[in-house]
Amino acid sequence: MGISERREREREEVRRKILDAARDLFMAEGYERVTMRRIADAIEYSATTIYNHFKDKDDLVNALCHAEFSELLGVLDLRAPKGDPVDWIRRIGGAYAAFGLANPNHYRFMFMTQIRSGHEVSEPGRRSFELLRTAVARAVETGAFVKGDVDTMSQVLWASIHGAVALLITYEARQFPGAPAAPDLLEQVLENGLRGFLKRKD
Amino acid sequence: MGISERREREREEVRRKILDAARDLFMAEGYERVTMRRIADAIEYSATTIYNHFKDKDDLVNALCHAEFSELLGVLDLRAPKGDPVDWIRRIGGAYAAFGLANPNHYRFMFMTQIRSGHEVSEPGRRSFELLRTAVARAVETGAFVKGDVDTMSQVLWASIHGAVALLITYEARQFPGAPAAPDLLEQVLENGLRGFLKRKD
DNA sequence: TCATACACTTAACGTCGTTAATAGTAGGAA
DNA sequence: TTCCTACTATTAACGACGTTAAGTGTATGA
Repeated sequence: MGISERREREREEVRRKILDAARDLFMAEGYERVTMRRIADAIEYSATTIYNHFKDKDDLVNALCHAEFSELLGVLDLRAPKGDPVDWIRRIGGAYAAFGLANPNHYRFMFMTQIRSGHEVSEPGRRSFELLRTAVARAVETGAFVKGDVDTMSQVLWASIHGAVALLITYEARQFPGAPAAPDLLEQVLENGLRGFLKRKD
Repeated sequence: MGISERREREREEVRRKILDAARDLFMAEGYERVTMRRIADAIEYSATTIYNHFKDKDDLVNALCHAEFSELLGVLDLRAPKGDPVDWIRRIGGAYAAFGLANPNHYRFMFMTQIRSGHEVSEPGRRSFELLRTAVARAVETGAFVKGDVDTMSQVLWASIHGAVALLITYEARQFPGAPAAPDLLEQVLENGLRGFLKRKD
């Protein structure tokens, strides 16, 4: 009864082709420029075939971003907890921001686009936040951070980093209002956010 | 020779109608849902008439946002410099964030959408950053803030506030990854950003 | 009285996401 | 072998979009 397995494999193969073609277009040109017809052209299928594998365009792009962001999560989970929890937060924030800068279209779709009603917030998004939350909790436990609501503190740090990433992928350095973006803006934002929570050493 | 003046007035009148109708749709339903045809229907003109007054859809929405954000700037400029510069920053940040929450579609278009190449960054955007920059410079001068690059410090504060606003208008409170958004997230982000720059009082 | 300038309209083009109807094909049952 | 069933993929089309081309009508100034 290997037939249904082969069928499944063939189906997966087409799905993979669609995702690969879509990802190429998406990374190079962004959400609006990825069209069902262009994807279809690239893989030499008709556009309607895509609907055999994905509910609609959003579903396809969602699958795309989910897969990519999950890879980041894998990386994050590996270099885990031991040592200074504040350094751990630095690594999480740095990796998160690096993902955003390297994949601006993914980042934009996942974190800067309103969730269509009915859709849940993405699982990887939730998991990455929980990772940060764990690190912040550790920093509070060890006394590196002042006492405070861990959820709120995590959100504050996340919002700060998110703001820097969002600005950097929205404006080119020279387009920044007022002055070109500081080359180390990300690091500065992260450090300033941490500094606000660090317990004074004296 | 009042004729050309009257003509000009009539022209302005139509332009104003277009902007009003577009703003209603834009505020209620966002960029993509504002269509040239719906605007035209609302004011009982044909869609092509809009092109007599605006180069294209982007030009129209730009004019829209520019006008609205300029009002915020007016408010900001009034309650100006005297007193604690850190409090001044608080007021600027608070007003900026309030504008974003009250006008999420404006905010999204102005600060979360890539600038079409050729377009400049908006004048009001630049002016509001420079206002913040002035306040930060004052805080450094008076010794409330630690010494540092004023441009970078301003960008750090801007990025932090922007991140909070962006998250709040992208996710509903209950959609926040991990935990519902803290009700005072904006204030917490701003205060934490300031705390990172405050000179220790001892 | 006529030509010009201008606001405005209708019709159309090319694009998009998406759906309906249909064809083709491979597998299992008789 | 012959027929039915499932399923994949295709063609054609729908309605909507931003935008442009071509043409109409009207008030102005000569």
